Amino acid sequence: MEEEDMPLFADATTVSSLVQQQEEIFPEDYFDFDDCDYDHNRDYTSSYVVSLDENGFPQVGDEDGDRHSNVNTDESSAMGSGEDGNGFASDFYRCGTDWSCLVLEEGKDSINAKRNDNLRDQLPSERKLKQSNLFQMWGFKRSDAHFSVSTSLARDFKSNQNGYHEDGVGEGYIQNKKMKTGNWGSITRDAQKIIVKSKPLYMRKSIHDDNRPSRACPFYKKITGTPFTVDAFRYGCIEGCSAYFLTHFHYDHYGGLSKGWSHGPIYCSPRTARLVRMCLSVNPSFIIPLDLNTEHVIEGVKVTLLEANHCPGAALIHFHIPNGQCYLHTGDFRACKEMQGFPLLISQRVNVLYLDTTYCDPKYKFPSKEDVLSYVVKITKNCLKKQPRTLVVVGAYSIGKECVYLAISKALGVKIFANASRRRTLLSFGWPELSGSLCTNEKDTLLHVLPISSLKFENLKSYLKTYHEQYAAVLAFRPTGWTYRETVGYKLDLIKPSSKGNITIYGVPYSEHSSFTELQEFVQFLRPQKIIPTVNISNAANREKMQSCFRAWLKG
DNA sequence: GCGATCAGAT
DNA sequence: CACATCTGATCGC
Repeated sequence: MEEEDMPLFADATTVSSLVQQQEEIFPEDYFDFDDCDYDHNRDYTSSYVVSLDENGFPQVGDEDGDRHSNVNTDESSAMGSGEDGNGFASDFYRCGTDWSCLVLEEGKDSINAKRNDNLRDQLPSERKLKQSNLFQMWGFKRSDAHFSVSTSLARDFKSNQNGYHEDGVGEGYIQNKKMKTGNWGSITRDAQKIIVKSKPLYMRKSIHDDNRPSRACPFYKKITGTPFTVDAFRYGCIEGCSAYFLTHFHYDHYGGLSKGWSHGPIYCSPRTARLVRMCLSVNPSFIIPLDLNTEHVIEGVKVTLLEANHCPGAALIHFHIPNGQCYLHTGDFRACKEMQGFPLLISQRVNVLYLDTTYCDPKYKFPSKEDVLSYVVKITKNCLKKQPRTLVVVGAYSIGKECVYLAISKALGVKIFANASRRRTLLSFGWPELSGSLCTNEKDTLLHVLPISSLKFENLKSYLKTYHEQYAAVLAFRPTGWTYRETVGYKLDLIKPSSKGNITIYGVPYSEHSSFTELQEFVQFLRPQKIIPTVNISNAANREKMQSCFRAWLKG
């Protein structure tokens, strides 16, 4: 009924003017590997830094990468507002001042240069770097009311005055009751509760920081030179954004999507599209599935989704914009050898790489998925030999880690039990091997999938109790890169499970993000001109560390 | 009562 | 730290 009234696309005037601006402006940001003239001792910030905070640039507390709900505000508060040059915004300015690599130049990139001869000829030979409009370009809003009053901005500003949106549309978290409780696997919970009183509303930070917009879309979620954003649903209507891309169906990426979504079309893989419709009840007319490995032209930009080797439906997004530039957004991914065979990544150089840097630290050199899977199978078999009456539990979030329980299922020839809600999700993948291995009755198999958060001794003890006639012990796996310990390294046999009575829990370094080594290989294969990290960026020291990694990888 | 939207916890 | 949520509180409708 309301479907017809809903605007599918953002205001066309805004979009075209923004695109035009972006064609004229080349922003500064991260280190340009082709122009190694960055001087660490020079103060690049002096001309801008004074106004940064006053202008509502994202502070550490606001601009949180993809997954930092707990934020470190020390940086800004202890060091004073921005004059130290340590805030996100000043770092943004400081880390390399030249985006000129985005202008096509003679001999700079032979592959792209050849392809783009025609386009390049149309470009003016000299481009002025305009900085005055950067605020607008990246979507940073001023906190005073001086900026122009388009409807959406006015609304954002109004609602941000007190940190809450007054129209209540479009910015919701996905936390309705149905999704929340036992959706993907339930476990009997003890009645014990620790009651923590929340601060009264009037004491909350967002209210006191009333002169600062609390949620502007951070620059690294915007694809420069396009009206596109990636995984940016928690910011309401983003000015100048007419296409919202979703890399995969994990909460920290789709957060903000709900059935009231009306800010623009959502582009994603067919699997992700199905989940967005099924689980979030987003109006289907906003959801546009794009087949993988297929070129789609969206607002003049060639867009191709590639397998990301993360969770089912996860995609890398490749953008080829009309001036010949190529950008790759990895979303969350685990880099692997097969990616070096993707024709799109071979045929053209990627100019800007938006990179999942979750484990971009030399300490994360964890084993391959395959090694972890054989290890899990080995442990399971040993355990069952010693105690045949063992219930095997694999922890998982919403989606992802399917291969862990599938490997056990295959090796032992047993079915997989997951509760109805998780089953529905898993069946939606259209993955025959997985679908065929599921069972509906929990008594029919010794292999169960539970929410990873429920893998605690107390929980598992009571879970085992409900099956006491069948089982005498529990063997549980929590498969996450986060369990990785340097002392273990590649030697999985050094893993020490934690045990309590007849409950044994193994933390296994099964990661769906790239290890440090895999990141390095991927970056060295791509040789991008610029890298914009998208994870672990709320801390200046971290950012600096990562950039120096990139520099080292791309030397020579 | 329910959805939206925070803060805080794991 | 935070892999990706999960939980509880409050407010508006």
